[in-house]
Amino acid sequence: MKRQDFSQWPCSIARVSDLIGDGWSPLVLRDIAAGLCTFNDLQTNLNVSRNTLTQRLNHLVQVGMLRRERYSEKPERFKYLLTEMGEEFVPVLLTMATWGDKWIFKDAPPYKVKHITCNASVTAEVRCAECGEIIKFGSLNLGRSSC
Amino acid sequence: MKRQDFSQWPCSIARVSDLIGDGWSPLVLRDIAAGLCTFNDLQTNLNVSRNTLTQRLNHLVQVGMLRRERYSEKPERFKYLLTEMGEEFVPVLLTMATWGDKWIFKDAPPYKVKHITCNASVTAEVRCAECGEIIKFGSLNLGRSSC
DNA sequence: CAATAGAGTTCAATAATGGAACCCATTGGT
DNA sequence: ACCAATGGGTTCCATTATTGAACTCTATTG
Repeated sequence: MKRQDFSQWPCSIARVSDLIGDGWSPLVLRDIAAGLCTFNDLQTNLNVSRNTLTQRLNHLVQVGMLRRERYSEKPERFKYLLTEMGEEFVPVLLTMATWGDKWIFKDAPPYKVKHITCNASVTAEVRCAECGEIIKFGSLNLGRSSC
Repeated sequence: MKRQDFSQWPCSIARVSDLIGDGWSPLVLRDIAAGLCTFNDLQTNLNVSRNTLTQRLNHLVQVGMLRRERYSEKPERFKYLLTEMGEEFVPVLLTMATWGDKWIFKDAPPYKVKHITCNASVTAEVRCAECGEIIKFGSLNLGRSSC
């Protein structure tokens, strides 16, 4: 009667769900990407129970998205940073944010991320690496279709 | 002591977390996108408890990502379909899948989605809508940085 | 020498999940 | 006519997970 384990499913979406398929993980990653990095900063910013935060951080470290680094020896102090795996997940978060801006906030999207390269607020587009087209649901073949 | 409610947070990632921030919702959406649409098909394919599936489906319908359509009158039968909001979330799922293919499956990525337009297996790229560049963590300004 | 800060633990009380069994209206088979 | 099967859920109970508050421990500061 344990919580279902997706970590062995032969599907990347299931495996990703296994890593960040809970309410807090995406927010923890967002905060760390934004530069919050200590346990207490994360805890107060997210207002998550310290208990749960501990578990999420440990899990994300364990799966390789974060690393825990000691930044002070004498009073032992740590910070959490994104690994390369974690950094590459940030664009995925941005596609979520862009989708949310459109479908949840509609006319009043909240704070924005800046693209340093072009100095614009980021709107993320999902394109096919092969042909460069914007990916739309209608142009995909996702497998069996029974209806 | 209720589970935290992200639905009013001023952040799209939090709001999205509120909609699909659990283990099952992304998989339900994936299956429906792939053409599975009845309660029983979803239940047996995902091996989720019917209980939980009912809640997920109701929630996704309620927030507008799915709609429940009657396809038979006499024996009342229903199917679940993506709304436009739901369809536009599919590319977000694909960015997750592409990331998962790279970082979780590494050398042996699982089944693939076809891009009808170019006939390739989809590899999703996240680009800035403004300048067209591929978005990389290093070229983003995500807000306060304290470390 | 007491107060604070960082980084967690521990504990008890609520929620959420998982499994299995049950319901109800039709159909299909014998 | 009777019985099982199908689709689409409910209900109930046993486990897990999450929450909030309080508590540790070490080290630094006033």
